[in-house]
Amino acid sequence: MVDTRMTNQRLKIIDYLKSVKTHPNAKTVYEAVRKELPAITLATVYRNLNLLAEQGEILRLEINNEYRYDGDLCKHQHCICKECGEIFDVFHPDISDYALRKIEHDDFHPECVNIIYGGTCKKCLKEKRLKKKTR
Amino acid sequence: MVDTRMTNQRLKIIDYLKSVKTHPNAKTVYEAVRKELPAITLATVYRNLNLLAEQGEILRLEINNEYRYDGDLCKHQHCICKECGEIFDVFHPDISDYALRKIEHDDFHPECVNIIYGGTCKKCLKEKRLKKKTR
DNA sequence: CTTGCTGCAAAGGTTTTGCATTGTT
DNA sequence: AACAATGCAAAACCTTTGCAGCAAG
Repeated sequence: MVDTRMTNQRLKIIDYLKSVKTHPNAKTVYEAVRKELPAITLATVYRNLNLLAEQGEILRLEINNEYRYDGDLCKHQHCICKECGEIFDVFHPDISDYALRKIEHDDFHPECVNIIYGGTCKKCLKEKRLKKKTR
Repeated sequence: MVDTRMTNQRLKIIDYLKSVKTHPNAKTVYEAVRKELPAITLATVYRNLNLLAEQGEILRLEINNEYRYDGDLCKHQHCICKECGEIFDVFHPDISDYALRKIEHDDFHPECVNIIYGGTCKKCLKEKRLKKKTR
């Protein structure tokens, strides 16, 4: 691996991502870290997020046409509500294991699986039912 | 469902997506359809792709920070090479079935699963091996 | 002291939107 | 005749990049 240095900016970005259970985009990470490091820029946040994702220290998801970052490296899956865009974690390591085991062939060498469910969350389901009644 | 009309533009976009086995982005769809409909605009292509994806006539993937479209509705998975960015199809309906069966609970109502593998393709694996030897 | 990292500013690329006009139904 | 859809142009966003100065090792 190439030589990297630990800067205050990088440290705070990691700390933040490991401390939250959400899946923030770069802007949100920026706003959060800026509270402690007012001089940090969005560009620096992006550069660090890319680097950390490449090194496997964090996960980078692609949701709603933007990158979302996840500090949780435990094998898990994501649910995305098609109504409100919210992201939820699901922990079923066996699903990822099953998926990985199934595609062992020589045309492609898989390293990881990203499993993303599309559907409707509890809150939006309730709202949908309400709308039906009032119609 | 809301009232929609079948236009020449929409028809050609659907035809194109159903005829290819690749996963083009909007620009590529635009370039292809433009050969038959020279006056069509990128905006129209985007509007139609969004509408078709919402109606479930096509799939919309998020890969390499852009939307990719897939006219194949058969249950399948995607492999993305981290080296060259190429996308490959894999057909293992049982993986999607397994994944969907596993998360039946009331907090989230899943409609579909997107399973995306990250790894290295055959071609890039060969190139990697060559690089190692010449080092 | 070397060179990786940052801040700043600008650019690049994808996707969306407002509006007058056209074309489906 | 309604109104969904289009073309055109502009805007909105997210993300990357060049460069000079700073700082980690």
